[in-house]
Amino acid sequence: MPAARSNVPRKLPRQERSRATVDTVLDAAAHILVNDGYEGFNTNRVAERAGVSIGSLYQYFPNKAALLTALRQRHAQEMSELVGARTHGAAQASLKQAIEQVVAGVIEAHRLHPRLHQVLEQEVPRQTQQASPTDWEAGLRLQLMGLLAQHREQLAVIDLSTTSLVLIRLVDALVHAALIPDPQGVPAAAIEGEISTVVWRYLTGRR
Amino acid sequence: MPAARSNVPRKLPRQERSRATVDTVLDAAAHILVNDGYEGFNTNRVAERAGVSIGSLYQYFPNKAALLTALRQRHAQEMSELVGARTHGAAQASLKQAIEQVVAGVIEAHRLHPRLHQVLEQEVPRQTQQASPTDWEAGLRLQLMGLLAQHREQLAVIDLSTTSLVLIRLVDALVHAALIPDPQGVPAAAIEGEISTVVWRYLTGRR
Amino acid sequence: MPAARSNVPRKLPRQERSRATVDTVLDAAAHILVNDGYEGFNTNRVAERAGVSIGSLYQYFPNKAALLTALRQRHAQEMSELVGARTHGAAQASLKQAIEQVVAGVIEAHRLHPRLHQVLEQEVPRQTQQASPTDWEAGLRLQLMGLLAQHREQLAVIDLSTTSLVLIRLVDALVHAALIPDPQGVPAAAIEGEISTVVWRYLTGRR
Amino acid sequence: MPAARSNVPRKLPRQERSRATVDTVLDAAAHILVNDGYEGFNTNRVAERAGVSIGSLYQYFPNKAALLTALRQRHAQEMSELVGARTHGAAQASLKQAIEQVVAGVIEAHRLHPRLHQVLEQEVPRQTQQASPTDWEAGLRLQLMGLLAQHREQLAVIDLSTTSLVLIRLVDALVHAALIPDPQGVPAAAIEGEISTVVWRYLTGRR
DNA sequence: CATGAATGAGATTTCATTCAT
DNA sequence: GATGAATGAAATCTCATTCAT
Repeated sequence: MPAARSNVPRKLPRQERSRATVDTVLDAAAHILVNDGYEGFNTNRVAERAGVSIGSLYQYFPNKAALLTALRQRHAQEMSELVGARTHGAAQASLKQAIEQVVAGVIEAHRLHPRLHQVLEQEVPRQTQQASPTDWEAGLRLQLMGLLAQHREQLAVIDLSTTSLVLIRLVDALVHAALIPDPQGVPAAAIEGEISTVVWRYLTGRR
Repeated sequence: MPAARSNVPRKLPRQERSRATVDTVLDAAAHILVNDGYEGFNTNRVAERAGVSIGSLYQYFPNKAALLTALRQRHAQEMSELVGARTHGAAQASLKQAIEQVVAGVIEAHRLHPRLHQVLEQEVPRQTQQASPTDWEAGLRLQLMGLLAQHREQLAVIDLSTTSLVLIRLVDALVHAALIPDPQGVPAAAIEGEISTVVWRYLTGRR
Repeated sequence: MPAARSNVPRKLPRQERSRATVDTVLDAAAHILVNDGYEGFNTNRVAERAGVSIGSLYQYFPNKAALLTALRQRHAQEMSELVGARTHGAAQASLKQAIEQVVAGVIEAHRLHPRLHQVLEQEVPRQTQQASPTDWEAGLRLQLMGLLAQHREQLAVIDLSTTSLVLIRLVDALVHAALIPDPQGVPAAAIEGEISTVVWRYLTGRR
Repeated sequence: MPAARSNVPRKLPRQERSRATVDTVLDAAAHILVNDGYEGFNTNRVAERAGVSIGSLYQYFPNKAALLTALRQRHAQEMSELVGARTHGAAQASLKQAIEQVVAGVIEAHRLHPRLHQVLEQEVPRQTQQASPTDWEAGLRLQLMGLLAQHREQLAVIDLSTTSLVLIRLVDALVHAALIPDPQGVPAAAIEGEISTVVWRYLTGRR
């Protein structure tokens, strides 16, 4: 009788009590991912850490994947909101300032829960092959295209769609590189400082 | 029951036969990762596909992680060799040509076993936190620093150590982006074409 | 929080409302058994489908078995009543006619809710070993003995008690055989048509 | 990675040892069904009773259903062989004798493992809706048609295909009725004695 | 009485690894 | 060395039932 395995949360919490349970469970899940990585993550431990019975966990998340999906969504939401807030003024700024604001925003967003972000991004297997549209970057990419269009005349690039994709992947990769200690000892700050430079030069072809 | 008579030499050179078994097992492991992803990967299946008993597999690889590590190493080796071969002449070339050669080499290396690369990179959990020194990029980074030093006077960057790290991460991220179909439809070729541009502009601050 | 004002009479006749709830729950239970079989049957789903809280369900049925027993009783009652109605005139008829009426009645009773009957009979585990006295056949068997006694002189059988049991089991088995598609393709109608013949010949020893 | 759920035994036992394991497990399964019914049946208990680890059980039976299917097959095989042996001479006998031999054979077959038979038949849910072709009756039905054809001229029935189905269901139902204690006290022997009579009269229309 | 959140024993199944042959 | 039968800890998930609100 199992309906097709789905990731939708099973039950919308109606009472106050149950909304609290959902959050508690998500917090526990995050805590375990952060401390033990995905290898230490299982539904029993999550429930135990949340101080909730395993049955309660399954009341709200029909399976393990749904729990992870919900956690990803909550995290993506947080990051998006922060980036959104930081880049609010970018529309009025010069291109250079806009770049610096956006890059700073993305860096700051990654500093919210760096380890959780890393685990979700690198260890937790994605259920579907391609990234889901709810990923935190989806919205950013649109914003970015708008921003680029505003400064069209300064740009040395041709297709804004390609450019925005390149920028997103590039900035994300470099921010992540800054999160991981480099075996050769390059400090995180050095990498972060370079990001705006890379972006500016790519976009304008100038120093 | 008398031991079955066989025509094959009773004692093949020991290391020869071992090497053959190891390769067979690694091939089977790769095949399963490529076709079923990490979720379909387990030691029993690998042994079965390799036509080897599970006991034999454990003769050569003390545990599952060792098997995956060996596979990663072999794959990194292959990629390194190809990049090395393609960038052999880069030392004599102009900076622009050198960039184009290296980028083309990296792209080509990723085309060797794209799906295996993707699975090893994104699905298979790493045992240690930081990237291991055997990763395919380690050698490339050294090469890169040498190459940059040769064209020092044309560069608009300051610290070559930082720069080489940034370049490695940046190129790798963009090559990977080209491997994954973009939801907004930007074609792989467009991304690949942009990589050299990004690198050139970042390094020189010129168009 | 003030109790919500409602227009419905605060106190419906207690038994009325109870009866309605009980029926709603039984309907839901039947619906689930019919559509998903016993494997899809659980108390939570029944309550949900009935639009009743799980707590309320347990007000009326102390456990799962009680729910199934009640459903069986209701179903048996329905079948019995229909058979009773159809065989009302059998007492005045000839033996041959009586047989035909009873057999037709039993067939018709099985056509009321064939799938529910099948599931209750074949999938739902019985709590006790022997058939319960509430089964629909209990009454029929008594009726039958009376009927046979009326035509005693035509009968080629010895013990009416044995005969009535044999007849009940026999007719039931053949009616059920007609409900299940035959792998060799014998149509249901052919089987049904044969039932009266079997009974008549058994009882009388004549064609 | 799960291949479509199937009931085929997972692995053909090659070594002596493993064939023994399979049998031990089936014996344990039968024992539990006989003593505790299907409600007491679970794979852990079966493995425990068999003195085998749960892992070993799953080496040979990919899931619970496969275990039950194998048990059913083994049981059907046993019954078929016994009926076959007992009805071997039926071909040479008169119709009356043949009927008595077959009926006696069927009764005897049910006496092999009556409780196991009952549980398999009534409690264990079937995975598919219709009876599987491996059921013990499939072969018997063919035999029966042959037998009937031999005595065609004595028969008062029309279509042998229908007749054989009716007979199988009828005999089976009555044999089962004899297995279950009757609440009204009709003894098993009385029922068994009546079976041949029912069959003879149905087939010939004579006493 | 009704609600529905919470419980948790228990069932199925997997798979890395061992070790007797 | 090679084999493959056996192991069993551990993970996911279900569902009958309880009880605080």
